[in-house]
Amino acid sequence: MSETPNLRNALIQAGMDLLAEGGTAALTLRQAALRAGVSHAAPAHHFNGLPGLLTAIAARAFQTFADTLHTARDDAGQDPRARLLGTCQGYLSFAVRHSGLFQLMFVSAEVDRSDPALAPAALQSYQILSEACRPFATHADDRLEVAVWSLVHGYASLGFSSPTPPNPMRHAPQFAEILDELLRS
Amino acid sequence: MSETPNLRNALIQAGMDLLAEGGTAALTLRQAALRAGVSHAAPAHHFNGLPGLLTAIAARAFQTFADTLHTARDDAGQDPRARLLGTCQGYLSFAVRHSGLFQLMFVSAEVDRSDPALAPAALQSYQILSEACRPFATHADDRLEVAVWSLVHGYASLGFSSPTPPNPMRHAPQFAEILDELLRS
DNA sequence: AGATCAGCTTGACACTGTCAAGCCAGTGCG
DNA sequence: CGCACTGGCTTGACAGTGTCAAGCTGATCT
Repeated sequence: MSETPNLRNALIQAGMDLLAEGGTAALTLRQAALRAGVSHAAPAHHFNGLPGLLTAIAARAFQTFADTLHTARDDAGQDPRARLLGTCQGYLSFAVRHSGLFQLMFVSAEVDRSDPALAPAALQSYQILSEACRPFATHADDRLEVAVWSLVHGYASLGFSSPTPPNPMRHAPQFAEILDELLRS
Repeated sequence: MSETPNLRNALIQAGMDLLAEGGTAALTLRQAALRAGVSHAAPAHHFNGLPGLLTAIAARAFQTFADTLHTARDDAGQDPRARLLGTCQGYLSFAVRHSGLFQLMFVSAEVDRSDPALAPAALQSYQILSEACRPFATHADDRLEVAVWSLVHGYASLGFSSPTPPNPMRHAPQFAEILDELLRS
């Protein structure tokens, strides 16, 4: 939009802070504008309404998500199984530490999924996980990476929002054994 | 609250209709009251505000969810693997056909997870899935049922909200192969 | 120098959830 | 029988939200 969109970044940061502090309900256009020190209608000049701000925040969140996966994988060493497990634990760590962003990225209906800024970072995250799965693929199709992706995503989703008593996140290190259950092939 | 809480049921039904028609954003206390033919403040006498209505809807949704799993399992025949696959496909079917309820049940932060009406139906759903997993358990702990639960939940969640291009729901019957990948043990 | 225009402000509107007060029928008590 | 009472609902108000229209302002360009 402008050449030095300083306010745009400030609004995104304010929105992320609000989300981290008070959850989805606290993330509002007017509060973000207030934190950025501008009037309540200023965000309209940088985003397409509230969905636009949420989409921009989701896009940035996907970037830090990809970074989290990347470093978690590299910190796990060279063993393929350790790298895959490390990637998954980075996935889980992000979901726990940034649950508001996680929900925004994968669930919120107010995010414009067709925004062209969203796909690249999301695809990058997926590719990191996909590459970590490759050494274990036994079929030509991508069934294993979809399985791992579904497994870790479901485990993350149920971990901090499950209303049922047997919350898998209670005994968290169980995930390594669950992943083993899948990789035994 | 009252002896014949007719309005309470009417409000829950109106809320479910609104959710199915217009998504989470359309589910509002005033609209539900309007559909039920009462004034905008009437719901306050039957629910503890908007979170109360959402919680009541989630509780009812868990019941129909358990019914869906139950019939899907029984329709799948006697073979243990077919029964487990049938249960999972009931899980996926519910998530696709009632995505608004699915999100309310597992994600929404406005639902009061400590409500005593929520746990029974949720536990019932989990037990149906758990029993279908039992013939395949190879360890004393519950790692397999947590694995299956995470797998199907993640697959369902990513299937209709995934912003990444390789949407697993695009080639939907793949789930049977993914489940096989897990059960090979 | 004067016109242009992006970026922001101000003000208004409809809509939301929530609270306080009042109405009103049915119930139980004196 | 009469009367106070109470649960269920209405009415009205309030703060907060997103969004739009109009206007201001300062920098840039011709």
